[in-house]
Amino acid sequence: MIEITPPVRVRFAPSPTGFLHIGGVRTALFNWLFARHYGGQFILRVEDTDEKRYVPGAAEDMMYSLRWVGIDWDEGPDIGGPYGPYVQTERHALGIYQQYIDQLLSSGKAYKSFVTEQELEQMRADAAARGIKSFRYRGAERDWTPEQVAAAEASGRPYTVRLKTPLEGTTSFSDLIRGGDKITVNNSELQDIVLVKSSGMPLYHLAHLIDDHEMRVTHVLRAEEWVPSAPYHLLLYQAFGWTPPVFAHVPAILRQDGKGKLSKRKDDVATNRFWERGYLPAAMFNYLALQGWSYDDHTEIMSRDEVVERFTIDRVQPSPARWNPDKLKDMNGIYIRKLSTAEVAERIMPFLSRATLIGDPPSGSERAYVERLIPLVHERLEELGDAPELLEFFFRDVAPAGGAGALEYDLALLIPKKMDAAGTAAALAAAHAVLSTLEPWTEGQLEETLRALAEELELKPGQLFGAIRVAVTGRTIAPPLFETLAALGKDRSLARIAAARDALSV
RNA sequence: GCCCCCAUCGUCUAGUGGCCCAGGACAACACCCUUUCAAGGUGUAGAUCGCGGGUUCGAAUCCCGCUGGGGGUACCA
Repeated sequence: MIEITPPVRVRFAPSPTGFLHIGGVRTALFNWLFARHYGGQFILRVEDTDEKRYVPGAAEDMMYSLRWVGIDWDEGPDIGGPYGPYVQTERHALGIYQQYIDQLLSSGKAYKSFVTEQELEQMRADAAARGIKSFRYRGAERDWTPEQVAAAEASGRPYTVRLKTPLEGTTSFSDLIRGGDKITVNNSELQDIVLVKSSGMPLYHLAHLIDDHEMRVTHVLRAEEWVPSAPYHLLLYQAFGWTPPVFAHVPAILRQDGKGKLSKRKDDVATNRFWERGYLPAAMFNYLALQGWSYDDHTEIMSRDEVVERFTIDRVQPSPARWNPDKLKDMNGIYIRKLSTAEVAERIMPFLSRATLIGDPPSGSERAYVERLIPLVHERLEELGDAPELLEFFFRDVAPAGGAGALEYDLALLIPKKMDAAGTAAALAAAHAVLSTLEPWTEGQLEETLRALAEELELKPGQLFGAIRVAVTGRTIAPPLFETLAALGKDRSLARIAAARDALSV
């Protein structure tokens, strides 16, 4: 059992380079869960030190995604907090990082490096040409005298600030998730990483660490791809004389085919794609919580509060999970089925509006009609976005191919197994006749009448009902027939049956 | 190449030395229910716990090696 001692302050610090994919949401979620379970604070910070990859609006988009799954923050760019600002470029503009850079430089823990990117590139190429396996840059400037540095600076040459990493010895750190032994690397494997670009902008390694320190972050839960750079961070904490936070590297979420981690380009995993398709936040929350964490050997469906109560870091496992959209979809279906009719109607309306099946906003009668239709499709929905397709025939005309309907269907679909066109036409004619005098037009009456008719015609119920289903919906797979007829109304039902009968009779 | 991390059914996982010839869920398949499709119910199949060595009376569980997968190796994060 891992003891977590308060205070607990964690953060999620995305880089605004595009949309947030579900892997990022999962990392954020574990941080949030950790903070909520152990009674700490969850901080959101924007790490936008990479000017080249910066995408305007991405930070806002990410915040929207986070809130959508139900992750809120105690301190952040939009709400502020005691250690703001929470955007790195703003902090840089305020000069927050400079004093720390000076401190590193004057204590000899870092040095100014005057090699250019081009020179570096050349050195790498040369090294590769000579068959050198790994190129680790440690500049000659690390041993320069103050005079040499001053001279280079006086000539106006741009420089970066690099960490002066030890040549010998080892650096190690422990990890809450990768328990057991510490992770240790030989310092000889390290290189003098760049801390500050020639533009004066600090890089992630430096900026995040200063921010974490100033923001009193106690536990760093981040994706496992950061494990290799953790030694640099340890060295930096040592250089500053600060106590490092506790680390916990959460497992990655791999692509569905297992070939590599999720990629924004290759995989359809942008968080917004999920609300666009009609996923419920609760389902996404529940699914993501189970990617790398579990409660026991059988509990899967859990509310937000239950997960918060049960989430402990020792049940987070170190091995990577694989993106499994089928499982998410199944869970989404479970959560949709838990919703009331009114709730489903409310959530489905925007999809129907977008498909121009109803107005935007819907009229009062449209709203009422949609609510009337929900029970027919409620348990058949796995994605709310499927609703327009499932309900389309209630809003558009349906007719056999060649007819006048907006939704046309193949005549052959009309003919049930072991029947022919003439027989089907006769059955539909009989159905039309008996239904045209039916009062009241209710589900119960419809069922009673049509069952009696099937018996009278010596047809199996499925044969008769199948033909009527296609006539009325234009498809073989549809909601239950009697409910459909009742919801569609007498006039429209009869007109469609007549059209089918006539088409088959020609 | 080098460094680091990881390793239980196709997938997500339970399992921390005997309760496991390995449990649950998704997916698959079959049957039941049934007017189609779902939902629901029942069941089947699917993992010699990656491989090989140890330690132990006893190992999926501990140790070592190998293999495989992933990640890192930027003036990206």
